[in-house]
Parts: sequence; C-alpha cells; structure tokens
Amino acid sequence: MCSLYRENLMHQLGDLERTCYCGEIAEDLIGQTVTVMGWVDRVRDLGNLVFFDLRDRSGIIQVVTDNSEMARLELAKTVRSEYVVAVVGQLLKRDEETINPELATGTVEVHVEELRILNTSLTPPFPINEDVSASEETRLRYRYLDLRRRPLQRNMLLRHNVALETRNHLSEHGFYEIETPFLTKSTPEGARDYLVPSRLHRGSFYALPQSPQLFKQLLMVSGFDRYFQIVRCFRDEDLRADRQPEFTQVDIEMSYPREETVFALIESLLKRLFALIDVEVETPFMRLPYDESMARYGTDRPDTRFGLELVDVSEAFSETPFEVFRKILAEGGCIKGIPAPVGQKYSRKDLDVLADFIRQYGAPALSWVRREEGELRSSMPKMVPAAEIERVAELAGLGEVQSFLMVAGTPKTVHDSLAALRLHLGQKHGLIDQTKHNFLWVHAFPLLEWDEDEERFTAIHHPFTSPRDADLELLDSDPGAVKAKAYDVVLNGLEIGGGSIRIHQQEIQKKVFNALRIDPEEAQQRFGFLLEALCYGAPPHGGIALGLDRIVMLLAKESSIREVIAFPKTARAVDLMCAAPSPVDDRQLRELHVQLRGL
RNA sequence: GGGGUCGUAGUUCAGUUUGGUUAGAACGCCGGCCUGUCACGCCGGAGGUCGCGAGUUCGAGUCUCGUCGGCCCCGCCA
Repeated sequence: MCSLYRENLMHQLGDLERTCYCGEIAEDLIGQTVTVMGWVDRVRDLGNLVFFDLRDRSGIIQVVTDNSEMARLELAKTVRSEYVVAVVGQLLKRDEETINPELATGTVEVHVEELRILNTSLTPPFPINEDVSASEETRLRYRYLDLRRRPLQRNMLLRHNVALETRNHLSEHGFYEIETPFLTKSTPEGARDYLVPSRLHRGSFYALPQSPQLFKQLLMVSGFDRYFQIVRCFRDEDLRADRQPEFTQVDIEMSYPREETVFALIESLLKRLFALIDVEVETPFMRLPYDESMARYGTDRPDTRFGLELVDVSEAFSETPFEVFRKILAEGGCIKGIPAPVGQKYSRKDLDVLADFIRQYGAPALSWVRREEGELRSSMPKMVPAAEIERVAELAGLGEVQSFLMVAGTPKTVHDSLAALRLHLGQKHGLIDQTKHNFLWVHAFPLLEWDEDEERFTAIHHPFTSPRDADLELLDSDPGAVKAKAYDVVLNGLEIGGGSIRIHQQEIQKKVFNALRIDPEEAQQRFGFLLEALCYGAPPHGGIALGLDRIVMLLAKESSIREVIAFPKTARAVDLMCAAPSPVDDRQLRELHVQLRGL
C-alpha cells in the first residue's frame, strides 16, 4: 500500500459539486465561478505564482494561483502530478499575450478561490500526460494508469460508440438483444474450451462458450426471428496480436435469410460504424468466391489494396525434365508465383532472405525467373529447357527488369507461402495505400476439408453450416466438392466477421454428420438438443458474427486488439495487473473435486 | 511445441561487436530561487540485484549454457 504522505494536507469532497468538465470550458463561462475536478497534469511553480493544468477525461484547463492569499499559494505549491484536486474559482479570459493556441481551452483560465486536495499520488511509473512510450509490460502492469492516458481514453470512447451504434442499428432493424449462458456445454469441432469444474456434479464441467452458436440457432427455433448480442467469447488457444483468449463478438442470427440478406445488413452496419471515423464506405462490397480468392491471392482473406496477384505457371512444366517439379505436379501439386514490381531488383542476399521467409510457411525453396536487358535468367537447374522458362515469363507477363518469384509444392504450401510473400512484398515495397478500406465478402467456401491426421473430413466453418442446395447430392459422392452457404467479411486482409446459412432440416444435418463421420450416437450426446429442436419446426435461419475488437482496432488505427480492450492479457494469456491465472486454495479444489496431477 | 527479438536508474534508452578504473544520457523525482508560465527557467541532489542462475576468466552489463518475462511469427485458432 502506498503511504499517503502529506495526508495532513488532504481534504474531503464535502458539498462540492462539479459544474463542468475541464475540456468543455468555453468562453461563454467567462466571469462565472466554476468548480472543476480532476488530476493535476503538470505544475509550473514560478515562486509567487503557480500554474497547473487540470485534466479529466474531456481535456485540460489551466489553473492559476497568485500570492494574494499566502495559505492558498502554499497549498498550491504542494500539489504534484496526478494528485486529485477540486478547484473552485472564477473563469477569466487570459491576456492576449498569454493565450495558448495549442490548448482547446487556451484562451481562458481558472483563478483559484478554493483548492481541495482530494487525494495524493505516488509518482506514476510512466507519464500520464505525454505520448512517450513505456514498455508494454509496464503499461499492462499498471493498466489503470495507461487507461488514464489519452490514447486509451480515446479508444475506449470509440469502442463505446461502436457498441452503441451497433445496438441502435440492429434494434432499428428489428433485432432483439438476448443474453445466452456463459456456463454451458463444450462446443463441438472448434477451439479448445475453457472449462469450469462443477461443484454440484462431481467430475462434470461447464465450458465457457467459444461463441453462442447453438443458442442463437435455438432462438430462431423459438421464434425471435432476429437476434443479436454483443457477447464475450472464450477460446483456449495460443494468442496473436489480433487474438485474445476472451474477445467480443457482435453475434447475429436471423430467420429466413438469403446470403444477400445478411450481406446487406452487415454492409449497412459497417457503413454506419466507419462513419464514426468519417470514412465513407462504399456498398455493396465486392463478392469474391473462395476458389477465386485462393487462386488470385493464396488466401481466403486477401488484402486487395495492392496487386501482386499469383500466377499459376504449372502448365509451363507439364512435360518438364526437371524431376522435382514433375513429381510435384504428378502428386497434385502446383507451381505458382508472384510477378514482383517492375524495376525491383533482388540481390542474391535479398533472395536468400525471401527464401528464409517463405520457409516458415513450409515452402522448401524459392525459384525465380528474371528478365533483364532483354535476357531471361532463372534460378532453375540447367536441365530446365529455355522454352519452359520462356513460357513462365509469358504466363507471368514479365516485363523488362522484372522478377517472378515462384514456389512449387502442394497447393496448401504454395498458397500459404505465396500469400505471406505477397503481403511481405506489398509492405516492403510500400504498395499498400493505407487510406483505403477494401471490404469484401469471400463466399462459396468449401463445406468440408480433408484432415490428413484424422483421415476424415472436418467442417471448415462448423458442422451446422448448410451446403449449397445444388450440391446436396455431392455430399455422398464427392464431399470435398460441396460448397457451403458460408461467408467471411474481410477488410484490408483482416477477417472481421464470418457466418453462414445454417442447416434447419434434420435430414440434411444427419447427412452432414455422416460426411463428417460423426456417428449418430456421438451426435446425440454432444448436441442432441439441437437435433431435437430441428424436429420442432425450425425455420430456415442463418447469421454472422463480427469481431468487435478487430473492428474497433481498425477504426482506431491500432495494430493490436490489446489497444482497444480495457484489460487485455499478454501473449501467454496472463493478466499482468491482477496476476491471473494463479494457484488456488486446496480447499477450493476439494470443493470442486479437482485433484492436481504431478506438476 | 518451434523460430525470431528484446530485458541496464522510476521511465525511455546508450554502453555488449573487440571483457578491464567509480555503468552513462535524457525525462521524471527531491531540495532551493523565481509573478505570466504552458515541455517554464536557473542552481543543487538522490537514485542501479545491468531480469534471474550457473559457468569461462585474474576480471563479466559485455562471452557460454540454462531459466524467467514482454512482443512478433509458425503450428494451433474462425
């Protein structure tokens, strides 16, 4: 506990009532007595004249005390940064030459009549009033102080406004906000759950929701027709700059929607949210089928603010003598590349660095073809015929002084590595227009994806996603070819939301489970309640969930969602401020029937 | 689980490449002077487990190994 030195100088709030916020004081109050309260921002003690800036969430006002009353001056001399004070005094216009044009309230100042020190403060570990950087570790340990600073004050206000606009918009469109349980049942097929042991049911556990997926579908069965919730979700997976163990979704579900119904709703909502930062969003968003997105960008969440699209040059090597490529193609692989910006030269070392870069995405090597001074050069072995290299250059549309950077391998490796390389080059060469807001819908995702390890299909979105009507028959014959009524909304290469039209008929749900090799008994045990609900007149329904943290992050122009979450966790899921997680009493464990295994 | 990077005063950093006297700077903090400052100014002062632990060495902030922590990425995650 901090020692409250100088406590003999501390006062009580008493009957004082604040009359205005510091930053909102304007010239119309000149001549009036105002009462302001807040933190001492910076003291300028000139001896017989003391100035300090008083700060609250709205801004700053200058306060001044002279030596017309010595006790008051002496008291003013004792205040320090971050003391909490109340000031009663007359608001006066400053002399012309003492106006501070940097300050919104710079033409006026409060002349102290009464000063009350409501609390003292230790010297903060980092300055509250400056933008100087403190390490993130220190900022997180003293989060309540970091939150007092301007940037986070601004971000939390923005977040409030985003939530408010979202509620208003959805309410205006007929959506009800309905809460769903946090203590619930493990969701199938998704991320690792956070578990909560049950005291009353020895050996049983609740799971915190990864999303309210099943509940929102049940609410459609219940006839609410349109539901939304700004809701916390929990996933026990490793963290990233845009991933926290608990995060907030704008969860939406509606009855009788076409995909376009959902798209239009979300477009109007995002338009409204981006208006908060004076960005005019053009609607409708571009629609990009999944297959096309993968072919052109190698990812299902492309950043379309710049080019560098992938080019498939597999055909150039259809009869190549180069064994490595031949083998890759024979095994269903492909050879693709990115035409680098014209005029961009890559040294031997540059290429080594790029090869290292793509290696972390599983690509074993980076090949290249370069046209320079009319001649084609390439990193490929001599046995590769000139005609094949010629063909690559032709397919890539290679101009003078231009390189084509290629990866050969399985489609997954090629796409993963080239998508990363494309982003890397886009950033490195400054091709990304930071003022652009390129929204798009990626749709027509495959329903299923083959899992090599488990040797079965798994759901790409989740097991309740509806196949496209036209693809229903393929479910048995060619499950991998079935497309889903699933969609993601992407902004500048970041996935900010995703959803689907759900299965509302039990027969189809059974067929999908069958394709997923979830046997009926298992299905019954894990989410029998949903299957049962589908038997009681479930209407066609579907929806989406938006990542609120990511959207606010983008609106705030931050690069980590920690900057828009009041109390975030570190990359190892620790709360540095309150030191969670932490061991608990043996007594608590016993009540929960939990025994720790050897640590 | 793996890779990268960082860790030195309250804070932000320099010093580490090439081991060598008492580990520096700025801001902040404390004291003094100062009636128009607003990044106030001037004078003086205090403040260090160089993340932690081993090792190499006559000698380690600096080299080696291990470990802990922050951040970024892969795997994981919609």
